[in-house]
Amino acid sequence: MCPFELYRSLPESNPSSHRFSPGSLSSHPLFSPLMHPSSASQRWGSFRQRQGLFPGLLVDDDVGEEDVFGKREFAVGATASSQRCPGGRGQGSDPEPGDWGQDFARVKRFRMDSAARSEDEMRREGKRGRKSTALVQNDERKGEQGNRRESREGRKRQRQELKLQLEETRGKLLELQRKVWRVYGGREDEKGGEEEQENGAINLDEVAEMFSDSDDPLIGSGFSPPRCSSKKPTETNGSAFPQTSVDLDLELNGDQVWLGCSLVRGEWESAEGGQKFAQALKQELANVVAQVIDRVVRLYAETDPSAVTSTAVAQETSMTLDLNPDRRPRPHAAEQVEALPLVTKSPQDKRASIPQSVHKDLLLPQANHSLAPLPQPPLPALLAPRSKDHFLPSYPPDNPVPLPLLHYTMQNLFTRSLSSLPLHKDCLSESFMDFRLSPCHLKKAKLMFFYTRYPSSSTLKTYFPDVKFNRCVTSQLIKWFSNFREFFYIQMERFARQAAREGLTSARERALRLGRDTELYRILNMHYNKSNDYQVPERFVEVSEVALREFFSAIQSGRDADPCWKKAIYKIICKLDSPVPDSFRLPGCPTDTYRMS
DNA sequence: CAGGCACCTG
DNA sequence: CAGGTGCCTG
Repeated sequence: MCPFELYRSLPESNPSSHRFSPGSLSSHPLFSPLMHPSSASQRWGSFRQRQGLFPGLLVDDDVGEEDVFGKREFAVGATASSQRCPGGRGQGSDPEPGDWGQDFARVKRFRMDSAARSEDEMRREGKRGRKSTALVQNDERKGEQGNRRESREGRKRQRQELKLQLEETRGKLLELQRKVWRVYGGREDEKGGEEEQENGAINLDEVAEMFSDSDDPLIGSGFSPPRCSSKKPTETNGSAFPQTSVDLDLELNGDQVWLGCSLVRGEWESAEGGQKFAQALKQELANVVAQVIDRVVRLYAETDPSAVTSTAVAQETSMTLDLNPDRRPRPHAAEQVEALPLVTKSPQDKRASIPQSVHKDLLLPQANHSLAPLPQPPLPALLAPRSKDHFLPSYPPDNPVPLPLLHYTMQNLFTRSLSSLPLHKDCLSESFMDFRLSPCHLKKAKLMFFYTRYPSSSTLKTYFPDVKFNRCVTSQLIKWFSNFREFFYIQMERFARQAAREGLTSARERALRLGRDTELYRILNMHYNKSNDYQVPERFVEVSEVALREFFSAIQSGRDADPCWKKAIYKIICKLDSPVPDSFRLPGCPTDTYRMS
């Protein structure tokens, strides 16, 4: 079972449903006038031209403002009236037909105010009294050419200001597009452009057309907005943000992005709008991703109705640890020289926000050795291809999406897919995981072997207070000591037979002594005290020598012919266990006071 | 060092 | 029957 399948199957998170499709363009009132293949480009071009934001394109300076901002305003507003937001968010379910017209009205107001300022100047010159703008225009039409020239010059100044504003706004827009580009990781869609269209993604050509109205006099004037690349994504140069073009095949839930961010139409054309744009984009991305994660988590919880096991919380803690960048990485190799103390996690570490049912039966891949070695790429690597393909984007470092949560979820999904294997649930618990990844406990167990060869389970529990014991952990620890004994007895038998081969009594006696300068001692020390940072207790040397001599005696007397000849020796050795120092009762690796001093 | 198995013991 | 142990194997 591929956990990622969920991202395809979830009805509400269906990536295609988040794409802009021609049929759903009306859901995206801000983008839609920019992207509608049949009308948006023309209307956008008309809009740009008529609203006066690009005054340099007004071929005829004498075009009446009433004509530009009055009569046509309604027409444009009526056009925009088809761009409704079905979700009923933000501006309401049925936005005013004149929403787009507000932008015209704003600009118109600005220009009217400017005209009024010109009027004030004229009034100061005593040329006329208090008059409305309409009267000013009316007077202009009456042929007062001097005033008209001033008015024209005033409008020129306004146009210059607007030009500057436009330049500034364009720069900010470009910056915003860069941000969008980065948010989407400079996505090079794995799918071809054709499939993009099939899925309802924005046709880049349409976007290009939108900005590149062939009959748009802006083109070539140096005032055209950033042009969208008409190239297919595969033709773009990797993730590099194009200098003046941008792919807008965003897979956003447009309703929420554009209607839930209190961004008024047309407002993005201002600097403040740009800031809002960026903020809204971040916020909505976070929300949408969080929703998808919640759905996936919920779906998993529903599909697995069994009760939450007691190990769930423990696993949760384990996962959280893995994902917390503030914590030291967990070594994978037991050969790590310096063991890391692994202390039982406090309840505060646990993330209560995650449904517990998700965490049961989870299995870290490395915990099951019967599995074929599964690659465990970094989680971003796991996410990246998916995010390119579907809904989840690649997250920049400053993305507000809580990455640990996401990683956590993905890790859960990933590991859960392995949990169908018949393993005891104890062995899936966090304590078992922690115990097996902890070289510290192994080291401690080996050092304990210097004192006790046959520790009881209760003894182990006493000396591993930082281990959450269950059946699996206990048997694991017991198994360790079984392996320690095995190695110990093998060496004893080996050196006993070697001594038995000695012809000379003196040499034999020498071989049966286990001084700290002997080969046998070196081997034992190397095995149980590899880092040699612990003083081998004298008692262990004595016990080892007893075992060596017992083996030698049995071999020498021929008792080794008995298949069970070792059992007698085991019986002797098991009685030679000595108390483990109290320092072993502390969590972590014991410190050697002898060597410390 | 771990897994699996058989065997023993309480 | 569960737990512990040893042996074999990888």
